[in-house]
Amino acid sequence: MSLQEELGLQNPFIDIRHEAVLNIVRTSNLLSLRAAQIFRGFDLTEAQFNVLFSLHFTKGNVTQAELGKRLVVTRASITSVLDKLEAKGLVRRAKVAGNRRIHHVIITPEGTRVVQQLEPPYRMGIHLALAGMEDEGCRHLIGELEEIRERLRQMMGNGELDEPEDS
Amino acid sequence: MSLQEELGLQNPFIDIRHEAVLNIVRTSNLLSLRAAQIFRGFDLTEAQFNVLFSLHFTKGNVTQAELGKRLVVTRASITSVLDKLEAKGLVRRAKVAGNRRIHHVIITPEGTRVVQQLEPPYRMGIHLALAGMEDEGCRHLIGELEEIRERLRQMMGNGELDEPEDS
DNA sequence: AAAATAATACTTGACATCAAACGGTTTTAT
DNA sequence: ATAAAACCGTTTGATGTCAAGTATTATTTT
Repeated sequence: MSLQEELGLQNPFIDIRHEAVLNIVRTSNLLSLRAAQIFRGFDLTEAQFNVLFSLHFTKGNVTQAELGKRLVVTRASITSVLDKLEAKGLVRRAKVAGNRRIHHVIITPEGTRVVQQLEPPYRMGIHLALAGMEDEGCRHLIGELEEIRERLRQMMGNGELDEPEDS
Repeated sequence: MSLQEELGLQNPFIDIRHEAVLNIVRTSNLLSLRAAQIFRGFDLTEAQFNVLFSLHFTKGNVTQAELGKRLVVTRASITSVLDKLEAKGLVRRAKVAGNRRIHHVIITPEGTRVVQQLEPPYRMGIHLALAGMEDEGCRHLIGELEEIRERLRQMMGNGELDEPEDS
C-alpha cells in the first residue's frame, strides 16, 4: 500500500525523494507503535525499555550522560526516565567515590529479569516485521540509511545534543 | 558510519534485522531533528508544520478528524496543535452549516505565506540528504519500507487511532 | 591558593502525544 | 418516534522531549 493511499492524499507524490523520506518516518513510527504494544504488557514505555535494554547489554559502569549519548537523548530526558525506572525498582543510581557529580546507573536483578522476559517477544516482532527481506536486502537497506545519516550529519554540524548552555 | 560506532556500542549486532530496524528509527529521528532546525527559524514545531503543509496542498474542505487521519495522529493532538496555530493567525476554524459537530480547518493568507517561504529550504534539505541515491534506488527503498509496514499492519490489527470510545 | 572554566545533574516551562472520558450531534436501528 | 450507536471536538492526566537556566563539583589557569 502506497503512502498516498495510506494517508488518503489526493495527489501522488511528485517528488520521489520526498516520498522516500516520508516513508522512512512513517515506517519508524509504525515500528515504534508496534514496540509500544509489546512494552505495555510489561508496564514499560519505549524510553524506559531503551534504557533498560542498553544497561542490560553494557559491561562496566555507565553515567547518565553516557546513557544519553547512546540513546541520543538529552540529559533532561534521561533524568526523568530514570526517575520512573528507579521508582519501579528496575534501576538504581549509585554514588561514585572520588567524583560526587556523577552517578553510575545500575540495573537491578529485578530489572534484568524484566529484560529477559521482554527480549524474546521483542526479537520475534522484529523478525516478523522483516520476514520478507533476505539478509542481503537488510545489509543493503542499512547501507543506504547510513549514507543518508552521513549526509544529514554533514548538514547539521555533528548533531550535538545538550548545547553550550550559554556563552 | 555504522550504528555500532554511532551509538558507541561495545559489541557488533548479531541480528541483522535488529540492526535494520534500529537504522530505520535512527534515520527517522535524525530527519526529524534536521527538519526541526528548519522549522524553528519560522517559529514552527514539526507538528505545526505538518498541519500547515497538509492544509496548503489540499483542495476543498478538511475537518479536524480528517486532518488527524492524514497525519496519523489522534483528534486530541489535532485540537491542541490547531489551538497554537490559530493563536498565531495561521489557521482558522470555520463552522459548517448543516452539521454542528464538525469544523472546517482553513489556512489563512498569512499561513499560506509561511508555507511558501518554508517550502524551498524544506525541499532543499530533503534533496541534500538523499543526494547519494538515484531515483531507482529511492523507488526500491520505498518498496521495501512499504512491505515492512504491510507486515506490521497485519500484526497490529489495522492500527486504528481513536478507539471505540466506550462499551 | 584563588579564580575562572568546564562538566554533571537537576529544575522549570513549553510542546506534542496518547488514552480515557465527556457532552453535543448525527445517524442508524428498532 | 424513540432508543441505541457512532461520530466529532474537547478536556484532563500522564509521558517523553527539548531548551534554557541553576547548583554543585572538578579541573585548569593564574
